[in-house]
Amino acid sequence: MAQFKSDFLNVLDQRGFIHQGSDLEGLDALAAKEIVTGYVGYDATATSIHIGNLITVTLLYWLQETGHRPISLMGGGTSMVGDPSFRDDQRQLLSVEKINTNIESIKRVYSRILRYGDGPTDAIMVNNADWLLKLNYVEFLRDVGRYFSVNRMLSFDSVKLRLDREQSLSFLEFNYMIMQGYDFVELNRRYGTVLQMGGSDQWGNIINGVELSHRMGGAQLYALTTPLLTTSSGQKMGKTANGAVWLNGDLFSPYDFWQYFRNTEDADVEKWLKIFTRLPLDEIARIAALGGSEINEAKKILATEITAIVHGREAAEQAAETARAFFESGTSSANLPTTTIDRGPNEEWQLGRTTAAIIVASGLVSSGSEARRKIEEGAVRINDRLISDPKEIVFWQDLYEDTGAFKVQLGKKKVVLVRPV
RNA sequence: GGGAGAGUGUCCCGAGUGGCAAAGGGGGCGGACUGUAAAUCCGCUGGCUAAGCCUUCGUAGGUUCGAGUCCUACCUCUCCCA
Repeated sequence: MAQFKSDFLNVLDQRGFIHQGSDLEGLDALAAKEIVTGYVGYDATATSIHIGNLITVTLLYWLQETGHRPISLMGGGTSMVGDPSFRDDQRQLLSVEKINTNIESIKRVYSRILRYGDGPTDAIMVNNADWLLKLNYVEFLRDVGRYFSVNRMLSFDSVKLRLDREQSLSFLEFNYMIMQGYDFVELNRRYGTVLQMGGSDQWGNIINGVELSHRMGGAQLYALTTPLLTTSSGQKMGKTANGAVWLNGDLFSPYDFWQYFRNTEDADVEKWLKIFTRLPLDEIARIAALGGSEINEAKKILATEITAIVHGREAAEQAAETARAFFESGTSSANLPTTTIDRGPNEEWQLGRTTAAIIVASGLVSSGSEARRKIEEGAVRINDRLISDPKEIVFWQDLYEDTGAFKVQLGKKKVVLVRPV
């Protein structure tokens, strides 16, 4: 692709952030001569954002880093409606209280990555509930609704899935794209925002804002989307057995987070290094070129760098060290994820608990049946001993002395310390 | 308001019209091979005090020795007509 004039687009281009953009040349020219204010909107549907969102937060990081002003928009208003894009079912309606708690919880991650403040390129955080909840229905329809064509809205890919499956698309949800379009216009009025960015699934929603501004006689706005994160084998990124890879440590521990990236497929290492880390491109090129098993070194760097960005350098180093101890030295560190097991008041629990009970307590399986199955499959080790009987009693006196806990392993990679209380 | 259809193992898709813990995929998990990779092969994928018992096919009733399957009502959705 041709070289851009602005640092901003050059960085994004070289690192593989650009999937689609409206009038990239115009945006480039603008970014080359003045400070551009750009934003990304985030749902408040959970208490944390996940890996899929991290790519756009990083986008905001680079926006700021190249001399512009990022806005992180909390969807306090739009989350009341629920984005139907590429979903085949209706979202559950969230209460106002829930949305607000979610926003409070989500905020923490951003301040680690972006620099907030009052300066010209300091990031600001806004909530679209501030204007969306005050709208007057008829007024809004007349001022904004008149510019939306239902015919055109129905033609968007984002709602096709729903329509093709003959699933209901409620009028409530149908309004989501109108609200998001209006957000863009409103942010332009309030903060001179001219750029909205997001994942490729947001293209339709973003373009709606660009066109709305145009039709309302407002400023020229720009859209930019990032590629959808998929692994080379075609799977959606960020999903594990337990759900999404959350950025908040209480939902997904730094150790597990580090492990998630340590297990990156070979083919994805360079792509992830460019997108998620801040390492210089020439260094990325060097470590990504490592062949064969040496690529594992690159994966460790990748895991540590991303974990440092999200959880802090110290937590990242600790996760790396914990993993090194477990995988390379075979020792168990007290920093491994830990759960507890009740010693219990019962007489029969005086001496210990069954292997099955301990595995369940580790959280590695969700039921006694699953624990039995895993034992039969030869997948379980307690204190480094292969377990074959789910009814066998493990005695309290067999605790590992250094950690004061049982070391429970499921498979080759998952390990949890279970501490009696 | 009238007519025609749909809702299956709480990850998804999807067979099943009286004997069903319910075919087959995908995904996920475990094992083998490796490098904590990919690909490939094999196994597992409702719960429990476990050769037994309990719960599950939109919801609630009913028929039957026995219901995902038949009947009734209701809910949700889709399409056509008004």
